[in-house]
Amino acid sequence: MQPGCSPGMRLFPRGAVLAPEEPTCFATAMTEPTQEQVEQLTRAFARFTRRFKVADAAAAADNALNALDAETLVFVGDNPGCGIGDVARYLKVAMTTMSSAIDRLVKKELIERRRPEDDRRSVALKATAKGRRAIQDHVAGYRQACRAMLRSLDPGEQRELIRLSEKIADSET
Amino acid sequence: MQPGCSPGMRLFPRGAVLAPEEPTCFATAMTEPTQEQVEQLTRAFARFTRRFKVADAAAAADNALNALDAETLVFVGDNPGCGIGDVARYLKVAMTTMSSAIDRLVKKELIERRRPEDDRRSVALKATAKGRRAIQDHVAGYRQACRAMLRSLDPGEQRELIRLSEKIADSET
DNA sequence: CAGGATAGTACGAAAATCGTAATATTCAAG
DNA sequence: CTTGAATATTACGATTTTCGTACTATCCTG
Repeated sequence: MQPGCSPGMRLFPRGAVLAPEEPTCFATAMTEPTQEQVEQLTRAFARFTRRFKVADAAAAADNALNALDAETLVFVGDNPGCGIGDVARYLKVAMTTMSSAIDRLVKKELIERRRPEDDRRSVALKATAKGRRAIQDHVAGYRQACRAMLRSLDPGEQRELIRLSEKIADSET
Repeated sequence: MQPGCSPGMRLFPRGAVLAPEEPTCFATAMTEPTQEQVEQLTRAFARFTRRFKVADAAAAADNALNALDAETLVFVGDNPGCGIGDVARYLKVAMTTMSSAIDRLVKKELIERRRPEDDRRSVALKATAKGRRAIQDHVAGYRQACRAMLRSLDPGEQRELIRLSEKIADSET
């Protein structure tokens, strides 16, 4: 996702929801994990998720942004020039809900609306300087959690965790 | 956290919030990760989190449980006999908010209240059979996401990811 | 230009969260 | 035993958030 997405080009087309498919048993090149392995990872990740939430709560206490507004702000920061529909589709909320969220963020001077000349139906969203600072604060919570994770590993394991995380994140499906 | 927590013993005492401490530079046995490593992991985990959210949304569409109610149900399922205050402290919401959430879940017959004889101020919560089924469905979404993660790795990497995840989850701090 | 599609907003209803106050119960002195 | 503080929860009302429907404005296509 490059910054400065051109308006008119849709970031998240309507049908692009990644549907979780059932574990059908067709043979692939990769080895299917065992049920026990899946359970182990599920349990471990539940604790990760909880730790992330703590970071979220701490960040929210600072600038009084609710979860949707914070996620919206981060998305707009990553995708300057995007429209309200783009954010709504990405975060899977109703268009009107996103419109309200944008209202709140504009009122707090964290993002700004602009009418592009080439398509005057849409609005182009952009984080303000104040908004970018707020994003930094918000992301800092996540970064803190990630740092804590890495701290409990020794150097070789740290590198390995990063490598595996990127491999998973970059994999299709 | 053992199942069947005895009432009167508090699961989450008031002061027990794990405060995220600043990255002060005191020397430890473990190697402090570099800023770049932290950033890499943060980026990768942002995508993990998003994938988990998709699973959440899919599960929510089925039985029409909002995020708080779902988390509440899972917690009660893991901690039968717990009280409303326990859940409220764990999920960091106001007592009255949790009371409302419990109301909704009781109305849907997913959990049940009971007045323990030894402390008749409190209520003991427990998931019903229907509730346990709903938990299974909810957890299945998470499991599905974990399975997808493991699928993009080869067998050795799968084992290593599980090992590292457990090491981090089991580490103090 | 007409008709339809697209992007967003206005408005009102429904739902959720939360703070304050009230109720019921337990506990600890005196 | 009684009084008063502490604890666990609920009742109630205010505020905020989400969302569906209807509406406006603009673009596109023939």
